[in-house]
Amino acid sequence: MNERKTSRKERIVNEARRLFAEKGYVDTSTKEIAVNAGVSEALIFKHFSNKDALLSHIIKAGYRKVLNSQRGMMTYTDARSFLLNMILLPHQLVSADPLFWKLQERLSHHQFSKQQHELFMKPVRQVLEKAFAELGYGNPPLEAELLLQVIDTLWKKEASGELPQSVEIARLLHNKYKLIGD
Amino acid sequence: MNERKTSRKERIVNEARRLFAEKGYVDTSTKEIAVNAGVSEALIFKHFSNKDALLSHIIKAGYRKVLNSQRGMMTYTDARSFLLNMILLPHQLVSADPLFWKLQERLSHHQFSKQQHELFMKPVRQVLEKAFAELGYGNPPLEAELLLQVIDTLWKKEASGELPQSVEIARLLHNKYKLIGD
Amino acid sequence: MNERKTSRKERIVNEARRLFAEKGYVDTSTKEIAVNAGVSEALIFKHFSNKDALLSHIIKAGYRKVLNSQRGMMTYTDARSFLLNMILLPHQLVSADPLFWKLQERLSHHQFSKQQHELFMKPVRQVLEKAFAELGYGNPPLEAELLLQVIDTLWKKEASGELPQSVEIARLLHNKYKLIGD
Amino acid sequence: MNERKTSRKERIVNEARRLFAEKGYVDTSTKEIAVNAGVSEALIFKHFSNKDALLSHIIKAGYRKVLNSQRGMMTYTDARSFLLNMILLPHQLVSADPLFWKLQERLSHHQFSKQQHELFMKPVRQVLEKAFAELGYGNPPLEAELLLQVIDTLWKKEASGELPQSVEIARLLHNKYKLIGD
DNA sequence: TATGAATGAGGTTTCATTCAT
DNA sequence: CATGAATGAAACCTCATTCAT
Repeated sequence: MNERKTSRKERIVNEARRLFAEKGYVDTSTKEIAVNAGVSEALIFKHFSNKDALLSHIIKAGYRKVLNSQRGMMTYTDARSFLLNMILLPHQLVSADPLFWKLQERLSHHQFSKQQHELFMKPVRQVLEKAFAELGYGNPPLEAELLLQVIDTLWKKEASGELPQSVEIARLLHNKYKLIGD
Repeated sequence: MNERKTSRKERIVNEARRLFAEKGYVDTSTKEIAVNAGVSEALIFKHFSNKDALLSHIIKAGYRKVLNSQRGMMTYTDARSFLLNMILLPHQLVSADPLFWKLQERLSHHQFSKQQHELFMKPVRQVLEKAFAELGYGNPPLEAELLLQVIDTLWKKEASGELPQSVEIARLLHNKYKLIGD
Repeated sequence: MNERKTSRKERIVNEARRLFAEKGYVDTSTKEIAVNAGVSEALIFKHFSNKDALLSHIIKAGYRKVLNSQRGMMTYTDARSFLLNMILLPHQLVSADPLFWKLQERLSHHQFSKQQHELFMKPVRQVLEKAFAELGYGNPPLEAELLLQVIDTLWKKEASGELPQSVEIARLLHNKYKLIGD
Repeated sequence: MNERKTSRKERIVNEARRLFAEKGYVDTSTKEIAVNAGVSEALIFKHFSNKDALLSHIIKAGYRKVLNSQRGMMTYTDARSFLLNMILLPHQLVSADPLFWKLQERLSHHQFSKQQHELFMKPVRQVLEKAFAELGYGNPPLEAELLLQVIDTLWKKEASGELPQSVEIARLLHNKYKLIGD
């Protein structure tokens, strides 16, 4: 069984992920990744044609994993519970893979990262609008936009460790949206 | 009168501001700044000991200007109008100096920038808590935190040009906080 | 019968020949050869100790083939017909194996290539001198040298595709040497 | 008087010229040039945007110098003396700047080098054709082509030091073309 | 025979910064 | 105040070659 051994490629990816997340993409040299992964610098370029390709791989892999694990959350059963899910989403995501979301937060200006995130988020907006409409809100698109902004802030702050009260905030939010009997 | 002539130092600062904001700090070389400012690269280092010192100067100057122009907004008259002011703050700030806030948005991981921003924002949190308390909200600190997060998102998105509906969002927000009509 | 199947080694040699000829030795990487030959890069080094050894093999094989097929041309019957043969030689050679001579042309500074070519050409010079002597030319060694230079140019230019008039040139040459009609 | 001091830029160019000519462009590293010129590697890139730009500069400068010094030779007075001049040209050129022509000889596959050489040689062909026509040769264009080939060989061989008899060859040639009373 | 995984050495280029003038 | 000339350090990347399987 080769379960225990992390392949060199995996080690490269893991260290790159960590370093990119902690120090940023530009401030992490390929040399540094290599040393931390305990491999030669050249090996990085055998596995990934570019430093950029390595980053892209990490991003893609991250969203793939997220999509697999979040299928339940993203499905619509009824308006209230969908809103609730969306409010809980940031905490869920970041808990499941803190490093990845820390990385995402740092990549706010990276073309490919933004694009992948939008792809991931696009379906949410539409369903949010529908949910707000069903619940009789006056301006569903604008309500959706606002909530999306809030969600966006929440995962970013939580990922960067600057929001310890994230759970309380979520509770406050679903009070505001009257998502529970109260 | 030296009103007409921008000094070389000013030109350096202006171009650096612009380039840092548009392409990012690391992706802007001192050479590039010099060329755009029409001065020699060496002159940058006569005026600022470091590339980093140049950035710090820009940040400091930016907040100094902001503080001067926003004194009115930040003062507390009554709870409702303070909340209103805070909701309008992002749009106000970004309108007054779009480039600076775009720069700030890019610098979310720069030590000094964060620190200056916190300094600028610290008083707001306290007054917000007081306001929410006066208005009888259940958990004033948490309400303050949430609103601060929203404000934070708003100026960032607006500064990066990704939130055309900022005014509508603000209106929606002050409806939610019943700042009008009630 | 193993006629139909080109062995992996042959494929390596063939692709190397082609690539070296078309892009030059230094500008062709072993990786490139391997990919084009559809084999692993490592296999190249199982068959040839060096990239340089691979080149040497190609050169040696090339001259071996040339020697076999040109035996007729190089034999001396009489002075006139030998001169004629030499004048026709460049076109003959290049027609028989264009790629190889293109490669040779590119290798004008490669030690081993030069040496092999000289080995191949050395006998010619002596016979040429003899022929010019027989024909009563004033300075046979110099005449031989001049004709060798011309021959050298002709195959190089023809191999690199820069001399479409090669046949006419040959005709002109044997007129000059009065190899016909006179 | 700053006549005695070769500027660092000149030293870079000179060493590059020498090394490119002696070992070839690809086989000369910028580090090597820097060390030989006694400057930092970075300085090369302050003066020339590329390694390739450095080469181009050398080529351009070389032809500029050649053109200036060869104006006399290239002018047409009468057919015979023009032919004579052309036959002497290789020796003339190489004597005046051996290193440059050695370099040119090595660059036979370099795009820009070839182009510059063609530019330099283009006028010659036309005049050669005219000269051969005047002298009553049967096929002037072909005669011109042949002589150009010979000229091409001569400077290449002479530049690479492989043709000690160049002067004798030239004499032989102008006998053949009956450029002298005999 | 054949390969995938791995690497050391080296290549070109960029950058912030210094210094003599 | 202002610059042109210069550099050390480091960045990303390529290449021929080795080795265990």
